[in-house]
Parts: sequence; structure tokens; C-alpha cells
Amino acid sequence: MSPASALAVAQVRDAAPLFAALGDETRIRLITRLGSGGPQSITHLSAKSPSSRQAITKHLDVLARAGLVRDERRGRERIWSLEEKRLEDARAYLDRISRLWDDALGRLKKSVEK
Amino acid sequence: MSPASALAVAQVRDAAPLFAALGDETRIRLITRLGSGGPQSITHLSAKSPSSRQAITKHLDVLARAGLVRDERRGRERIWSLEEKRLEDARAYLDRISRLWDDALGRLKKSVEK
DNA sequence: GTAATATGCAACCATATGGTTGCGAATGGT
DNA sequence: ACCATTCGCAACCATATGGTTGCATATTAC
Repeated sequence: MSPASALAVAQVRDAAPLFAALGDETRIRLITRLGSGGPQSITHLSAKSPSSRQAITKHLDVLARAGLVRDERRGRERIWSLEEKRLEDARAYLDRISRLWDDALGRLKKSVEK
Repeated sequence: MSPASALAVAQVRDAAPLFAALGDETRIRLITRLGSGGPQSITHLSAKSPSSRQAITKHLDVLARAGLVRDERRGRERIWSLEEKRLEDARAYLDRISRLWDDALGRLKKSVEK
């Protein structure tokens, strides 16, 4: 079986852009707003934001590339909504990384007991 | 009390650089190696890496600024180790963000039931 | 049809990022 | 003392990132 001692290459490649997308204040706020306020248009999202509409659009594109949001055309509006499964992916990656640490501590404890 | 409908400004400001630090393949590998292999020197960490020692140093500095690793001078070596509490912080942030979504779904369900 | 609204597209800019190379300094081994 | 090891520092480079402005296009409202 695959040991918990390492993340597969494919996982690392998937996790990196995911975390990178979360690594910006504006994008975190966008996600929280989509999460608590539900699907919204670009204009609506940029209304209470200090950033311009175009800046928001770029951030949404980054989030979309990471799979964290999806868009849907509705008339002249573009409605963005949260892809919550992707947040769970991020949590799962963190869990795996934490497990590496826990396992290492377990091994250390065992070796000390000897 | 503070509602679950938003993350505090301070939390967003803390979470962003934390996730940003995790948003790079090389840095994720460094973290997993520190987690599974225990504290290690720069040279040791860069040995099996395609990147140069100086590049690894820069990545470690980024991780240190995010609080994910700490360093300790030991002779001519600089030993880096994982700051596992910081990984839990990241998980906690993701939990809070996910809760926004769940709460929104709960509200939606309630409003539909009426 | 015309005006207002919502978005797309492209150019442009300053700065950050990830990487390199070269060299010097500190520490350990013999 | 001498040499190898380990690291720090600084300059430099290409590209990515986050942001802007200006204008064109599509859709809705009247």
C-alpha cells in the first residue's frame, strides 16, 4: 500500500494551485461572500469591494482555474458560485500532511521506548 | 457574538499568506519531507531536490514568514523543523469557510420549507 | 429604437516571485 | 594549520501577479 510518508506527485500538483488560489485576501473574501451570500454576479461581488470589477474578474478566473468556483451565464449576467467539494479537497490535503507529522511522532515515540 | 457569516479581517490577513506559502509544489514537498523525515538541514533538504540550495533557502524563508517552519542554528548547520500548529490553523480556516457554506445551505433549506 | 446595465477584451504598468550565479564567511574534521 | 562543508549575501534575470484604464459588445428595460 501507499505509505502515509509522502504525497503522490499528482496530489502535490493538484494541491499547489489550490492553496495558491486561497493565498490572497481578496480571493478569500470572495469565497466567504459566495459561501455565505450564495451565487452572485461579478458586479454584485465587486460592489462592496475596494477592487475594481476587472480585478474581481481576474480573481474569479484564478479561483475557477483552481476549481473553487464555477460560473453560469444568466442573461447579461455571469453568476458565480462556490464549488464546496474543492474546499474539502484542500482540507483533505492538509489532513494528509498533518498525518505525516503524526506518524513521524509515533515512530519517534516507538524508537524512544526501545 | 460574531456570526459565522464572515471571517474577521485579522483572520483573512493571517490566512492569506499561510495558504500562499502552501501554494507552491516545492514548498509542499519541503513540508512533507520535514513532516515525515523530521528536522533537517538546508543541504539535506536540497540534496534530493531538483532545485538549488539557494532556491530551497528562499522557500524555507517563505514558509518561516508564514509560521509553518522554524529554524535552529546547530554548529554550521541550520536545522529546519515543522511548526505543526500552523497546519492546524490552516485547517481551522478552511473549516470556518466551509461552515459559511453549510450555514447558507441550512438557511436555504429553512426558507424552502416555509 | 434607445438608453442603461453587465460583461469581455486588450494594453499597459509596477512589483513580486522563483530561479540562477558568484563569492565570502563561519564552522567542523583531520 | 588546512581543507571541506555549510551557509549567507547580493546581483541579476525572466516571468507571473495584481492592478489599472479605455473601449467594444451583449442584454435588459423603457
